[in-house]
Amino acid sequence: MEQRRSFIKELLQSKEVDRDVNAKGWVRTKRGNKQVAFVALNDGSTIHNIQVVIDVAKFDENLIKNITTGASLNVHGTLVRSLAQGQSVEIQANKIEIYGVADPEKYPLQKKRHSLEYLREIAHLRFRTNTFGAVFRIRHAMAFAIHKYFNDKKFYYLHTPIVTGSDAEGAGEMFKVSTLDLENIPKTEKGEINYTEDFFGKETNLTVSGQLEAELGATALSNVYTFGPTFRAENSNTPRHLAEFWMIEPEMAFYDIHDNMDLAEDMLKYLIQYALDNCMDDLKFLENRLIEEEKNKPQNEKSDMTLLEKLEFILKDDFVRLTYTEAIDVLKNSKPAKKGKFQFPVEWGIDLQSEHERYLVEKHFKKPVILVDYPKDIKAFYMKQNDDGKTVRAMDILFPGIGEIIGGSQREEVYEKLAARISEMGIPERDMWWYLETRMYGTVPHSGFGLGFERLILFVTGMSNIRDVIPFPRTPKNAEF
RNA sequence: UCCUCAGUAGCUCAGUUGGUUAGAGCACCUGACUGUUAAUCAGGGGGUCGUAGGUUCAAGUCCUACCUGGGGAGCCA
Repeated sequence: MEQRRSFIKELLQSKEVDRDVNAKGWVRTKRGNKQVAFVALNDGSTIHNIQVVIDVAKFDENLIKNITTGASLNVHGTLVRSLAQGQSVEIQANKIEIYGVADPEKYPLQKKRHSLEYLREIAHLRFRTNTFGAVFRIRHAMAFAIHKYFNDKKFYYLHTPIVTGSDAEGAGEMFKVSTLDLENIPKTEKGEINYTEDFFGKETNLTVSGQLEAELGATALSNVYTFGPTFRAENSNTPRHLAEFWMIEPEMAFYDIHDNMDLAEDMLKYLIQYALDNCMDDLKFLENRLIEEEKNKPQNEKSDMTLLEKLEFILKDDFVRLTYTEAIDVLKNSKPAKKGKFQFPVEWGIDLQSEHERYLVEKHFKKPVILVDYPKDIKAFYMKQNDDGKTVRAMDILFPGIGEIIGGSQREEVYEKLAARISEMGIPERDMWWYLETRMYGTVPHSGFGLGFERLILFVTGMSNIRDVIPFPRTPKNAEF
């Protein structure tokens, strides 16, 4: 009877040798001589390859010739203890079938290391590299852990709409959704676009946040979270921004800002612990990769911690919590401020710049920082207004190297205050009637936050460009694949 | 969008004050080698120097515009 296919991960861990096995996967390298060939085979189940040993005399010459880097194989053989160092077990091949060859003169991936920029241009094949295999296995583990975390905490996963009719979030430029003929757009008598003829009969956009809808769910289900794609049509060209990214947005009834911060910190620590418990092989590979990369860097650019040390470090202590006002004081009394080193001067009321956030997180506190109680003028309309009349119950969590990883707030639950803020900020009330009604009927104090999924993955993997932690990045002028 | 650096072989890069036939490592192909680990050793093929224009007797090298990519900034997650 035909042996059933095993994942390479299981074979490598197997203590049971001298048995028939079947492995399927893609060739990473082939080495050898006239008598014996060694093929490193990978099937994505683990970063490690299994070594397939081929007694050349037993196989067709053409078959051996066609086993090149990138080719896909079906290997039947005996799992045996390895005679050489480097691996504990290997497959002594009895039968090999080539599913698909990979012309070695054209195959874009080599056994040697490629730059991440080059691999980005061949995103359809970059999964086949060690680095991206590790990154996307970790990405999966983090997505799974998020659902597990919230499920264990009795949160409900709520699917908020991708297409939205309101443009009130103010979270950035939106992508328009329309079936109107762009060559012949229907106009009203006033000469404006006639959206009543459009698919939804009104102007619609891709979502920039599921928060407002999640709030609606929380006012009945208590604790909900969303986890879905989010779209921002900003012309952002940085290693931290995408036009299409994934966001986790929990929303909790009866949570104040402190409960909110507790949850956010607990969740981040849970996720990092989950990665350490479940992705050690991949993390170790990425750590070594970073160490290799840093060898070529000047001393002052080298990080003082390895990837694993960085992850452990986050778990060790409580995050630092302080108010925006306290943070401004820290910054004003800082060395760079006194020496005039900040490009943007520090003054109460400003939005903190990257350089300020970096100073707080990387120089002053040297650990994650949660800032609360921001000036209301630099924050969104829905945030809970403090009694001082100047600040709102907003919180941002800042991570070393990443910057803002979470942004959230307690929400304004008092109808009059919320309505006043909406009109103050010039948001059309007709778009917000449903949101306001939750404050009219059985309103409750509630809170929530948004976690940028890719920014979490950046931190956990130690990668430095957000385009390398999402399979198919969408950025200005780039929607290939 | 702004600032800045870069674009030379399949990949990573070198190429002097402008000067004759543009180089290296790796990859690939051929050969050698009875257990390799980024295998090793010998040989071979491979280039519209990002694109378009300009300066010059002469441009990979200088100038202009555009395209693409990296880093920084803004917007944010």
